[in-house]
Amino acid sequence: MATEPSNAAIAGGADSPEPWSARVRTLTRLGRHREALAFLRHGDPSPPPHALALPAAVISCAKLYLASGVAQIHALAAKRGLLPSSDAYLLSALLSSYSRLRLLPLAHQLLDELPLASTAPATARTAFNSLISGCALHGLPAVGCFSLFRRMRVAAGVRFDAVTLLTLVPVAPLGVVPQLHALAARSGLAANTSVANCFMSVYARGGGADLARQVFEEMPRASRDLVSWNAVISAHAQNGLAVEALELYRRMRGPEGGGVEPDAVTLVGVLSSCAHTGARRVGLDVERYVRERIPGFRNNLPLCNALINFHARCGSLPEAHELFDEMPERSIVSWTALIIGYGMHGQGDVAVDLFEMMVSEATAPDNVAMVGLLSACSHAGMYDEGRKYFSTMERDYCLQPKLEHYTCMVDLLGRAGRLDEARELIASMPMAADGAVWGALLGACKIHRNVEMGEEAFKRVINLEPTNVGYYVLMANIYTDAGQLDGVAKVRAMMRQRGLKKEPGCSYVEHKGKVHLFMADDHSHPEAKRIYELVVKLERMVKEKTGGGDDVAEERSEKEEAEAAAPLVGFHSEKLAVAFGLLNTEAGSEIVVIKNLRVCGGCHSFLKTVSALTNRAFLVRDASRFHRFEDGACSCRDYW
DNA sequence: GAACACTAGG
Repeated sequence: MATEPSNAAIAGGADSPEPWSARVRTLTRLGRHREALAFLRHGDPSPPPHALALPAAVISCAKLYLASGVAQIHALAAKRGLLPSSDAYLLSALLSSYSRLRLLPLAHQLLDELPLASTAPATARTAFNSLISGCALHGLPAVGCFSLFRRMRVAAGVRFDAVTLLTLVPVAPLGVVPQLHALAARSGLAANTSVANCFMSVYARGGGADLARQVFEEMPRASRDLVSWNAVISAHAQNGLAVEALELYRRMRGPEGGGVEPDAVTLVGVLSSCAHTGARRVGLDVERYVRERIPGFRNNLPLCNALINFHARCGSLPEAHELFDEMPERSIVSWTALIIGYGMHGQGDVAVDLFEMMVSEATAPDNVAMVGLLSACSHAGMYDEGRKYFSTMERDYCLQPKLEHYTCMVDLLGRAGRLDEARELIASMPMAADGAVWGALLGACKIHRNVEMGEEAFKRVINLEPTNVGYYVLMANIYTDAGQLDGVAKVRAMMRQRGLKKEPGCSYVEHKGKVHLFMADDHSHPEAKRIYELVVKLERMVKEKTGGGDDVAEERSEKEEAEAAAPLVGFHSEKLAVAFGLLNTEAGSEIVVIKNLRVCGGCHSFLKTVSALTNRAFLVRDASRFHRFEDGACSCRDYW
């Protein structure tokens, strides 16, 4: 009968070189705590004093929540004279075990007995670190950790080390992190790679991507490891700085990375950033890397979810769904990513079906899933379903509607033209509406040309977010559509006065591994001349086909009419990007355009007609959703 | 020692 070597070593035999106390330690390390304790009980009780066995046994007792076992060993060790300070391992095992068992008085008693004058500094340091990390790891109040830290430095005069910081910093209240950082810098420990990495991730969690970045940039290149890159990339990805995250990833892969290979954690951050910016090429490269180089990625939930999210948001819904179907195990995040994806493609019915399927598989929706579902209903004009889910979320799923759900509902009602209902919903909110809620109402007023309510929403929203340019632009457009030029001038003056500039629209197309970026009226592309010629030609063809614009006149605002009358102004970026695509790709292939702002009404009807004229399909991702133009129609059915 | 999904709008 074959015996596994490790078992043989543990079981021990006449020929085993491992003393029994070392075997106890091995069993503890393997998590076989009951066996370890059984071994201790039946082992040779004679001296030497079990230097390895007793600390291991303490840990095994703590893992099994056997407080009496810890106490017994404690007593035994005291009798043998191993405590308080002659066995540093035992001391730290007892301290961390007492904190695990929440027997803090016993831990403090042990620490109080420590004769600091005659204890080696390293032992004292380990003792404090054990108790601090025990308190931190087991969710005991951070205050306790900090008073211990203070006692360690001030009362006991013991120097802290990197381990102290690595346990303390993650549980520190955000406000004191900079102070700890300064302390770390003064003691020279801030240069330690793990310590720097730790500060980066803590800053990131508190929204301080800039601080994490600063730590990273100040690290010498040679001391940056994979974790450093992961921490700084994730810091930006988590805080919505997708462009910066991708730039950091580029640096990591270049000479600056010094050959550090990304792992699953890196790629999760990168994929999330690709999903947000629409960086399809980078994301597809990452996907290939994942499939080739990350063995078992299908069992890595965050990684699979990040891939699903990437495909769903970058125009490959079928790929997203396929990955979802192939997952051995799914989480609420997997469902939510797919629901949001279908919502963005205007397929609210599929999003609702997925949601119901998720619920029927006993996955309870959370706030984020509800946001995804409600916004899917909103984009598909599913007024009744949206209302139903919103009104039952508390009863059916124990979820209290939060600001973001009200935002979705105001958007849903407003988009459907029920502005008064939307306004009433805001008035009925149990909390004060924030900028997003009023902004959604403002957006609805733009769609339905309601100057009066728009003015109210605008007043509210700029009170809450005075520097958010988008709202000024929306209000200006409402006035423009209504022909109230004095209103436009007023808003423009406010913007000027506050130093706000409209963010320019830009679109890009990927072609042969290169990104081709276009701004409105932008002539910097090498093929600009041909592109503009094509746009002008297409505009002429569109005008002919649509009978001089008669049948689209209803959809056009006066501003857009003005643009149509003078086609040489207002070359919106999506027109240029589509023209580039038409010039550079063969018939039959889909042209994918990613845009930072919403498609305007003029470009929307232009692209519909051009899709019919050229017999091509265009997939355009704008600020919040996809439009697929084909055969003269758009997948949004002109509801967006 | 680091990870996935979050509304609206320009």
